[in-house]
Amino acid sequence: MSVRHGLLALLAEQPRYGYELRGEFEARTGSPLNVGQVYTTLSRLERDGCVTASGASETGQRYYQITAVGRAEVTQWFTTPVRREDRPRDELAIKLALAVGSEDVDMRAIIQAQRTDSLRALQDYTRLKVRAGAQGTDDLTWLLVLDAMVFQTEAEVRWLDHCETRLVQARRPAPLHQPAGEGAEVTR
Amino acid sequence: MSVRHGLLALLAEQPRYGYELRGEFEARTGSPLNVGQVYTTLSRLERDGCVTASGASETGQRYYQITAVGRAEVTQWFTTPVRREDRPRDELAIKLALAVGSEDVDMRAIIQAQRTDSLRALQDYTRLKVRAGAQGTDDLTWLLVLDAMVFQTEAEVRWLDHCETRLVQARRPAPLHQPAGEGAEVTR
DNA sequence: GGGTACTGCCTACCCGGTAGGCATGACCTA
DNA sequence: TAGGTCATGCCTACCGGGTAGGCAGTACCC
Repeated sequence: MSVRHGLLALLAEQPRYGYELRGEFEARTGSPLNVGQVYTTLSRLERDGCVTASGASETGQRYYQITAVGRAEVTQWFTTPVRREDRPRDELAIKLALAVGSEDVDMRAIIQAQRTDSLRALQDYTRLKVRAGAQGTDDLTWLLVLDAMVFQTEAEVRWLDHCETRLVQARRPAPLHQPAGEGAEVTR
Repeated sequence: MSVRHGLLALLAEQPRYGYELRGEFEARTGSPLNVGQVYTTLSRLERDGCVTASGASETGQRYYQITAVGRAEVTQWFTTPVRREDRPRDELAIKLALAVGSEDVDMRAIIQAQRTDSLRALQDYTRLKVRAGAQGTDDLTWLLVLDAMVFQTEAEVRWLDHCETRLVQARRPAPLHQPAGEGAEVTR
Protein backbone atom coordinates (compact mmCIF):
# COMPACT_ATOMS: atom_id res chain seq x y z
CA MET A 1 0.00 0.00 0.00
CA SER A 2 2.97 2.35 -0.28
CA VAL A 3 1.50 4.09 -3.29
CA ARG A 4 -1.90 4.65 -1.73
CA HIS A 5 -0.48 6.01 1.48
CA GLY A 6 2.25 7.93 -0.26
CA LEU A 7 -0.25 9.80 -2.40
CA LEU A 8 -2.39 10.46 0.64
CA ALA A 9 0.60 11.90 2.47
CA LEU A 10 1.26 14.26 -0.42
CA LEU A 11 -2.38 15.30 -0.54
CA ALA A 12 -2.28 15.96 3.20
CA GLU A 13 0.12 18.82 2.48
CA GLN A 14 -1.98 20.47 -0.22
CA PRO A 15 -4.44 19.64 -2.99
CA ARG A 16 -2.78 18.36 -6.12
CA TYR A 17 -3.65 16.69 -9.42
CA GLY A 18 -2.54 13.32 -10.72
CA TYR A 19 0.38 14.20 -12.90
CA GLU A 20 1.73 16.53 -10.24
CA LEU A 21 1.49 13.74 -7.66
CA ARG A 22 3.56 11.47 -9.83
CA GLY A 23 6.28 14.07 -10.08
CA GLU A 24 6.31 14.86 -6.36
CA PHE A 25 6.34 11.22 -5.40
CA GLU A 26 9.30 10.44 -7.62
CA ALA A 27 11.21 13.54 -6.61
CA ARG A 28 10.81 12.90 -2.90
CA THR A 29 11.16 9.13 -2.74
CA GLY A 30 13.32 8.41 -5.76
CA SER A 31 10.96 5.59 -6.58
CA PRO A 32 9.66 5.59 -10.16
CA LEU A 33 5.89 5.63 -10.36
CA ASN A 34 3.75 4.87 -13.37
CA VAL A 35 1.14 7.56 -14.01
CA GLY A 36 -1.55 5.02 -14.66
CA GLN A 37 -1.16 3.71 -11.17
CA VAL A 38 -1.65 7.20 -9.78
CA TYR A 39 -5.03 7.54 -11.43
CA THR A 40 -6.29 4.12 -10.45
CA THR A 41 -5.12 4.68 -6.90
CA LEU A 42 -6.79 8.08 -6.80
CA SER A 43 -10.09 6.60 -7.91
CA ARG A 44 -9.82 3.96 -5.17
CA LEU A 45 -9.07 6.67 -2.64
CA GLU A 46 -12.11 8.57 -3.84
CA ARG A 47 -14.22 5.43 -3.63
CA ASP A 48 -13.10 4.93 -0.02
CA GLY A 49 -13.89 8.50 0.93
CA CYS A 50 -10.27 9.45 1.55
CA VAL A 51 -10.20 12.20 -1.07
CA THR A 52 -12.64 14.26 -3.06
CA ALA A 53 -12.05 15.24 -6.67
CA SER A 54 -12.96 18.58 -8.18
CA GLY A 55 -14.04 18.73 -11.80
CA ALA A 56 -11.32 19.39 -14.35
CA SER A 57 -10.04 22.97 -14.31
CA GLU A 58 -9.97 25.06 -17.48
CA THR A 59 -6.43 23.81 -18.10
CA GLY A 60 -7.58 20.22 -17.76
CA GLN A 61 -6.25 19.26 -14.34
CA ARG A 62 -8.40 17.43 -11.80
CA TYR A 63 -7.43 18.51 -8.32
CA TYR A 64 -7.87 16.16 -5.36
CA GLN A 65 -8.44 17.22 -1.77
CA ILE A 66 -7.89 15.03 1.24
CA THR A 67 -10.78 14.40 3.62
CA ALA A 68 -10.86 13.80 7.36
CA VAL A 69 -11.00 10.08 6.70
CA GLY A 70 -7.92 10.35 4.51
CA ARG A 71 -6.09 12.41 7.08
CA ALA A 72 -6.77 9.77 9.70
CA GLU A 73 -5.38 7.10 7.43
CA VAL A 74 -2.19 9.05 6.84
CA THR A 75 -1.47 9.59 10.51
CA GLN A 76 -2.28 5.95 11.08
CA TRP A 77 0.28 5.08 8.43
CA PHE A 78 2.93 7.38 9.83
CA THR A 79 2.55 6.20 13.39
CA THR A 80 2.42 2.47 12.71
CA PRO A 81 5.80 0.86 12.08
CA VAL A 82 6.34 -1.20 8.95
CA ARG A 83 6.33 -4.71 10.30
CA ARG A 84 9.09 -6.97 9.08
CA GLU A 85 6.63 -9.81 8.68
CA ASP A 86 4.41 -8.29 6.02
CA ARG A 87 7.03 -7.26 3.57
CA PRO A 88 7.10 -8.51 0.00
CA ARG A 89 8.94 -11.72 -0.73
CA ASP A 90 12.72 -11.51 -0.82
CA GLU A 91 13.41 -12.90 -4.25
CA LEU A 92 17.12 -13.30 -3.68
CA ALA A 93 16.69 -15.27 -0.47
CA ILE A 94 14.09 -17.50 -2.09
CA LYS A 95 16.31 -18.12 -5.06
CA LEU A 96 19.34 -19.09 -3.02
CA ALA A 97 17.24 -21.21 -0.66
CA LEU A 98 15.86 -23.22 -3.56
CA ALA A 99 19.20 -23.40 -5.28
CA VAL A 100 20.85 -24.95 -2.22
CA GLY A 101 18.49 -27.89 -2.37
CA SER A 102 18.87 -28.47 -6.10
CA GLU A 103 21.47 -30.49 -7.91
CA ASP A 104 22.90 -29.27 -11.20
CA VAL A 105 23.22 -25.81 -9.70
CA ASP A 106 26.53 -24.07 -9.29
CA MET A 107 26.03 -22.17 -6.08
CA ARG A 108 29.39 -20.47 -6.25
CA ALA A 109 28.62 -19.08 -9.69
CA ILE A 110 25.24 -17.77 -8.61
CA ILE A 111 26.62 -16.07 -5.53
CA GLN A 112 29.53 -14.68 -7.49
CA ALA A 113 27.28 -13.19 -10.18
CA GLN A 114 24.97 -11.72 -7.59
CA ARG A 115 27.79 -10.14 -5.65
CA THR A 116 29.18 -8.58 -8.77
CA ASP A 117 25.86 -6.98 -9.54
CA SER A 118 25.33 -5.82 -5.97
CA LEU A 119 28.77 -4.23 -5.89
CA ARG A 120 28.01 -2.47 -9.13
CA ALA A 121 24.81 -1.09 -7.61
CA LEU A 122 26.78 0.00 -4.59
CA GLN A 123 29.14 1.95 -6.83
CA ASP A 124 26.22 3.61 -8.56
CA TYR A 125 24.75 4.68 -5.25
CA THR A 126 27.98 6.17 -3.98
CA ARG A 127 28.41 8.00 -7.26
CA LEU A 128 24.93 9.42 -6.85
CA LYS A 129 25.69 10.40 -3.29
CA VAL A 130 28.83 12.22 -4.30
CA ARG A 131 26.99 14.06 -7.02
CA ALA A 132 24.09 14.97 -4.74
CA GLY A 133 26.48 16.22 -2.11
CA ALA A 134 28.70 18.12 -4.55
CA GLN A 135 25.94 19.94 -6.37
CA GLY A 136 25.10 21.59 -3.12
CA THR A 137 21.48 20.71 -3.58
CA ASP A 138 21.75 19.51 -0.02
CA ASP A 139 18.59 17.50 -0.52
CA LEU A 140 18.50 15.74 2.81
CA THR A 141 15.66 13.42 1.88
CA TRP A 142 17.33 12.20 -1.26
CA LEU A 143 20.56 11.59 0.62
CA LEU A 144 18.74 9.54 3.23
CA VAL A 145 17.02 7.44 0.58
CA LEU A 146 20.37 6.80 -1.03
CA ASP A 147 21.78 5.80 2.32
CA ALA A 148 18.97 3.30 2.76
CA MET A 149 19.88 1.64 -0.50
CA VAL A 150 23.55 1.65 0.40
CA PHE A 151 22.90 0.04 3.76
CA GLN A 152 20.67 -2.62 2.23
CA THR A 153 23.13 -3.42 -0.49
CA GLU A 154 26.02 -3.66 1.93
CA ALA A 155 23.97 -6.08 4.01
CA GLU A 156 23.26 -8.09 0.89
CA VAL A 157 26.93 -8.37 0.02
CA ARG A 158 27.79 -9.39 3.55
CA TRP A 159 25.09 -12.04 3.43
CA LEU A 160 26.39 -13.39 0.15
CA ASP A 161 29.87 -13.72 1.63
CA HIS A 162 28.37 -15.36 4.66
CA CYS A 163 26.52 -17.87 2.48
CA GLU A 164 29.65 -18.74 0.59
CA THR A 165 31.70 -19.53 3.68
CA ARG A 166 28.84 -21.46 5.21
CA LEU A 167 28.44 -23.56 2.12
CA VAL A 168 32.15 -24.30 2.00
CA GLN A 169 32.02 -25.37 5.64
CA ALA A 170 29.09 -27.64 4.88
CA ARG A 171 30.80 -29.29 1.93
CA ARG A 172 33.41 -31.03 4.08
CA PRO A 173 31.08 -32.92 6.40
CA ALA A 174 30.76 -31.63 9.93
CA PRO A 175 33.30 -32.90 12.47
CA LEU A 176 31.95 -35.64 14.74
CA HIS A 177 31.14 -33.26 17.54
CA GLN A 178 31.43 -29.70 16.41
CA PRO A 179 34.30 -28.04 18.21
CA ALA A 180 33.63 -25.01 20.35
CA GLY A 181 33.42 -21.72 18.49
CA GLU A 182 30.24 -22.54 16.66
CA GLY A 183 28.08 -21.41 19.55
CA ALA A 184 29.44 -17.91 19.43
CA GLU A 185 28.31 -17.56 15.84
CA VAL A 186 24.81 -18.80 16.55
CA THR A 187 24.14 -16.33 19.32
CA ARG A 188 25.80 -13.39 17.64
CA MET B 1 8.00 -13.48 -10.27
CA SER B 2 9.47 -15.26 -7.24
CA VAL B 3 6.51 -17.59 -6.96
CA ARG B 4 6.49 -18.56 -10.59
CA HIS B 5 10.19 -19.27 -10.68
CA GLY B 6 10.20 -20.86 -7.27
CA LEU B 7 7.57 -23.37 -8.26
CA LEU B 8 9.42 -24.06 -11.48
CA ALA B 9 12.60 -24.73 -9.53
CA LEU B 10 10.79 -27.24 -7.34
CA LEU B 11 9.28 -28.93 -10.37
CA ALA B 12 12.72 -29.15 -11.95
CA GLU B 13 13.67 -31.56 -9.17
CA GLN B 14 10.69 -33.87 -9.57
CA PRO B 15 7.01 -33.83 -10.54
CA ARG B 16 4.74 -32.61 -7.77
CA TYR B 17 1.17 -31.52 -7.20
CA GLY B 18 -0.13 -28.16 -6.01
CA TYR B 19 -0.56 -28.71 -2.33
CA GLU B 20 2.79 -30.43 -2.10
CA LEU B 21 4.43 -27.49 -3.84
CA ARG B 22 3.02 -25.11 -1.28
CA GLY B 23 4.50 -27.21 1.52
CA GLU B 24 7.91 -27.55 -0.07
CA PHE B 25 8.10 -23.88 -0.92
CA GLU B 26 7.31 -22.81 2.62
CA ALA B 27 9.61 -25.37 4.20
CA ARG B 28 12.57 -24.42 2.04
CA THR B 29 12.18 -20.66 1.84
CA GLY B 30 10.35 -19.87 5.08
CA SER B 31 8.07 -17.65 3.05
CA PRO B 32 4.35 -18.30 3.58
CA LEU B 33 2.51 -19.03 0.35
CA ASN B 34 -1.21 -19.02 -0.22
CA VAL B 35 -2.44 -22.19 -1.90
CA GLY B 36 -4.68 -20.29 -4.25
CA GLN B 37 -1.66 -18.56 -5.67
CA VAL B 38 -0.03 -21.90 -6.35
CA TYR B 39 -2.90 -23.06 -8.51
CA THR B 40 -3.22 -19.84 -10.46
CA THR B 41 0.51 -19.77 -11.02
CA LEU B 42 0.50 -23.40 -12.15
CA SER B 43 -2.20 -22.71 -14.70
CA ARG B 44 -0.19 -19.79 -16.04
CA LEU B 45 2.88 -21.99 -16.25
CA GLU B 46 0.86 -24.54 -18.15
CA ARG B 47 -0.48 -21.85 -20.45
CA ASP B 48 3.09 -20.75 -21.19
CA GLY B 49 4.25 -24.28 -21.92
CA CYS B 50 6.58 -24.45 -18.94
CA VAL B 51 4.81 -27.42 -17.33
CA THR B 52 2.35 -30.12 -18.32
CA ALA B 53 -0.38 -31.38 -16.03
CA SER B 54 -1.49 -34.94 -15.73
CA GLY B 55 -5.12 -35.70 -14.96
CA ALA B 56 -6.04 -36.11 -11.32
CA SER B 57 -4.78 -39.37 -9.82
CA GLU B 58 -7.14 -41.74 -8.04
CA THR B 59 -6.36 -39.93 -4.79
CA GLY B 60 -7.25 -36.62 -6.35
CA GLN B 61 -3.82 -35.04 -6.90
CA ARG B 62 -2.89 -33.38 -10.17
CA TYR B 63 0.81 -33.88 -10.84
CA TYR B 64 2.77 -31.34 -12.85
CA GLN B 65 5.88 -32.07 -14.89
CA ILE B 66 8.37 -29.50 -16.06
CA THR B 67 9.08 -29.16 -19.77
CA ALA B 68 12.20 -28.18 -21.65
CA VAL B 69 10.89 -24.65 -21.87
CA GLY B 70 10.36 -24.58 -18.14
CA ARG B 71 13.81 -25.97 -17.49
CA ALA B 72 15.32 -23.23 -19.60
CA GLU B 73 13.45 -20.60 -17.63
CA VAL B 74 14.71 -21.99 -14.32
CA THR B 75 18.35 -22.00 -15.32
CA GLN B 76 17.81 -18.51 -16.71
CA TRP B 77 16.44 -17.47 -13.35
CA PHE B 78 19.26 -19.08 -11.42
CA THR B 79 22.03 -17.60 -13.52
CA THR B 80 20.67 -14.05 -13.74
CA PRO B 81 21.32 -11.91 -10.66
CA VAL B 82 18.43 -10.15 -8.97
CA ARG B 83 18.96 -6.58 -9.98
CA ARG B 84 18.68 -3.97 -7.27
CA GLU B 85 16.74 -1.73 -9.58
CA ASP B 86 13.71 -3.90 -10.14
CA ARG B 87 12.88 -4.71 -6.57
CA PRO B 88 9.56 -3.87 -4.99
CA ARG B 89 9.13 -0.50 -3.38
CA ASP B 90 10.74 0.01 -0.01
CA GLU B 91 7.78 1.11 2.03
CA LEU B 92 9.84 2.25 4.99
CA ALA B 93 12.12 4.45 2.90
CA ILE B 94 9.11 5.95 1.13
CA LYS B 95 7.38 6.64 4.38
CA LEU B 96 10.32 8.37 5.98
CA ALA B 97 11.08 10.32 2.82
CA LEU B 98 7.57 11.71 2.72
CA ALA B 99 7.49 12.30 6.45
CA VAL B 100 10.61 14.47 6.30
CA GLY B 101 8.89 16.87 3.97
CA SER B 102 5.67 17.08 5.96
CA GLU B 103 4.84 19.32 8.85
CA ASP B 104 2.81 18.02 11.78
CA VAL B 105 4.91 14.88 11.76
CA ASP B 106 7.06 13.85 14.70
CA MET B 107 10.01 12.29 12.95
CA ARG B 108 11.65 11.21 16.17
CA ALA B 109 8.56 9.30 17.25
CA ILE B 110 8.25 7.54 13.92
CA ILE B 111 11.88 6.48 13.90
CA GLN B 112 11.69 5.43 17.51
CA ALA B 113 8.62 3.26 16.96
CA GLN B 114 10.14 1.71 13.89
CA ARG B 115 13.39 0.90 15.64
CA THR B 116 11.53 -0.73 18.50
CA ASP B 117 9.70 -2.99 16.10
CA SER B 118 12.82 -3.81 14.12
CA LEU B 119 14.69 -4.72 17.26
CA ARG B 120 11.83 -6.95 18.30
CA ALA B 121 12.01 -8.71 14.94
CA LEU B 122 15.74 -9.07 15.39
CA GLN B 123 15.17 -10.79 18.71
CA ASP B 124 12.66 -13.15 17.14
CA TYR B 125 15.11 -14.08 14.44
CA THR B 126 17.94 -14.81 16.84
CA ARG B 127 15.57 -16.89 18.94
CA LEU B 128 14.66 -18.87 15.85
CA LYS B 129 18.31 -19.29 15.00
CA VAL B 130 19.14 -20.61 18.42
CA ARG B 131 16.28 -23.05 18.26
CA ALA B 132 17.16 -24.21 14.77
CA GLY B 133 20.78 -24.70 15.80
CA ALA B 134 19.95 -26.41 19.09
CA GLN B 135 17.49 -28.91 17.67
CA GLY B 136 20.31 -30.31 15.65
CA THR B 137 18.18 -30.20 12.56
CA ASP B 138 21.17 -28.56 11.02
CA ASP B 139 18.96 -27.21 8.27
CA LEU B 140 21.52 -25.12 6.46
CA THR B 141 19.01 -23.49 4.13
CA TRP B 142 16.75 -22.34 6.91
CA LEU B 143 19.72 -20.94 8.80
CA LEU B 144 20.83 -18.98 5.77
CA VAL B 145 17.36 -17.56 5.26
CA LEU B 146 17.29 -16.48 8.87
CA ASP B 147 20.69 -14.87 8.44
CA ALA B 148 19.37 -12.91 5.50
CA MET B 149 16.59 -11.48 7.62
CA VAL B 150 19.01 -10.71 10.42
CA PHE B 151 21.38 -8.88 8.11
CA GLN B 152 18.56 -6.88 6.57
CA THR B 153 17.10 -5.94 9.90
CA GLU B 154 20.46 -4.91 11.29
CA ALA B 155 20.93 -2.70 8.26
CA GLU B 156 17.52 -1.20 8.85
CA VAL B 157 18.31 -0.35 12.46
CA ARG B 158 21.61 1.18 11.46
CA TRP B 159 19.83 3.26 8.84
CA LEU B 160 17.27 4.48 11.35
CA ASP B 161 20.05 5.59 13.69
CA HIS B 162 21.74 7.25 10.76
CA CYS B 163 18.55 9.12 9.87
CA GLU B 164 18.12 10.34 13.41
CA THR B 165 21.58 11.82 13.67
CA ARG B 166 21.32 13.36 10.22
CA LEU B 167 18.04 15.01 11.09
CA VAL B 168 19.46 16.39 14.32
CA GLN B 169 22.41 17.80 12.39
CA ALA B 170 20.06 19.38 9.88
CA ARG B 171 17.96 21.06 12.56
CA ARG B 172 20.80 23.35 13.61
CA PRO B 173 21.68 24.83 10.25
CA ALA B 174 24.92 23.66 8.69
CA PRO B 175 28.14 25.46 9.64
CA LEU B 176 29.37 27.94 7.05
CA HIS B 177 31.89 25.57 5.54
CA GLN B 178 31.42 22.05 6.77
CA PRO B 179 34.41 21.01 8.85
CA ALA B 180 36.49 18.07 7.63
CA GLY B 181 35.24 14.63 8.52
CA GLU B 182 32.17 14.90 6.36
CA GLY B 183 34.00 13.75 3.26
CA ALA B 184 34.90 10.46 4.84
CA GLU B 185 31.24 9.76 5.41
CA VAL B 186 30.26 10.50 1.84
CA THR B 187 32.82 8.23 0.24
CA ARG B 188 32.51 5.47 2.79
C1' DG C 1 -22.26 -38.55 16.43
C1' DG C 2 -20.22 -34.31 15.89
C1' DG C 3 -16.35 -31.10 16.37
C1' DT C 4 -11.84 -30.21 14.72
C1' DA C 5 -8.07 -30.55 11.69
C1' DC C 6 -5.61 -31.83 7.60
C1' DT C 7 -5.32 -32.73 2.65
C1' DG C 8 -6.57 -31.36 -1.84
C1' DC C 9 -8.79 -28.66 -5.23
C1' DC C 10 -10.83 -24.23 -7.35
C1' DT C 11 -12.94 -19.33 -7.91
C1' DA C 12 -13.57 -14.43 -7.00
C1' DC C 13 -11.75 -10.28 -5.89
C1' DC C 14 -8.49 -6.58 -5.00
C1' DC C 15 -4.03 -4.11 -5.37
C1' DG C 16 0.42 -3.27 -7.68
C1' DG C 17 2.48 -2.46 -11.97
C1' DT C 18 3.06 -1.84 -17.11
C1' DA C 19 1.75 -0.56 -21.71
C1' DG C 20 -0.47 2.18 -24.51
C1' DG C 21 -3.79 5.30 -26.36
C1' DC C 22 -5.54 10.23 -26.75
C1' DA C 23 -5.40 15.25 -26.62
C1' DT C 24 -3.17 19.77 -26.12
C1' DG C 25 0.55 23.07 -26.29
C1' DA C 26 5.58 24.51 -26.96
C1' DC C 27 9.48 24.46 -29.54
C1' DC C 28 12.55 23.40 -33.18
C1' DT C 29 13.61 22.75 -37.94
C1' DA C 30 13.38 21.77 -42.96
C1' DT D 1 4.41 27.15 -42.67
C1' DA D 2 4.06 22.20 -42.08
C1' DG D 3 5.76 18.46 -39.58
C1' DG D 4 8.61 16.30 -35.85
C1' DT D 5 9.35 15.92 -31.15
C1' DC D 6 8.72 16.51 -26.33
C1' DA D 7 6.22 17.62 -22.12
C1' DT D 8 1.85 17.89 -19.76
C1' DG D 9 -2.38 15.83 -18.66
C1' DC D 10 -5.84 12.33 -18.71
C1' DC D 11 -7.75 7.41 -19.06
C1' DT D 12 -8.33 2.16 -20.06
C1' DA D 13 -6.86 -2.65 -20.59
C1' DC D 14 -4.29 -6.27 -19.11
C1' DC D 15 -1.41 -9.20 -16.20
C1' DG D 16 0.87 -11.04 -12.00
C1' DG D 17 0.93 -11.08 -6.86
C1' DG D 18 -1.77 -11.89 -2.97
C1' DT D 19 -5.93 -12.93 0.07
C1' DA D 20 -10.30 -14.95 1.30
C1' DG D 21 -13.25 -18.34 1.00
C1' DG D 22 -15.80 -22.23 -0.62
C1' DC D 23 -16.10 -27.41 -1.44
C1' DA D 24 -15.08 -32.32 -0.64
C1' DG D 25 -12.93 -36.26 1.55
C1' DT D 26 -10.44 -38.39 5.47
C1' DA D 27 -8.88 -38.95 10.13
C1' DC D 28 -8.99 -38.44 14.82
C1' DC D 29 -10.76 -37.60 19.24
C1' DC D 30 -14.16 -36.63 22.74
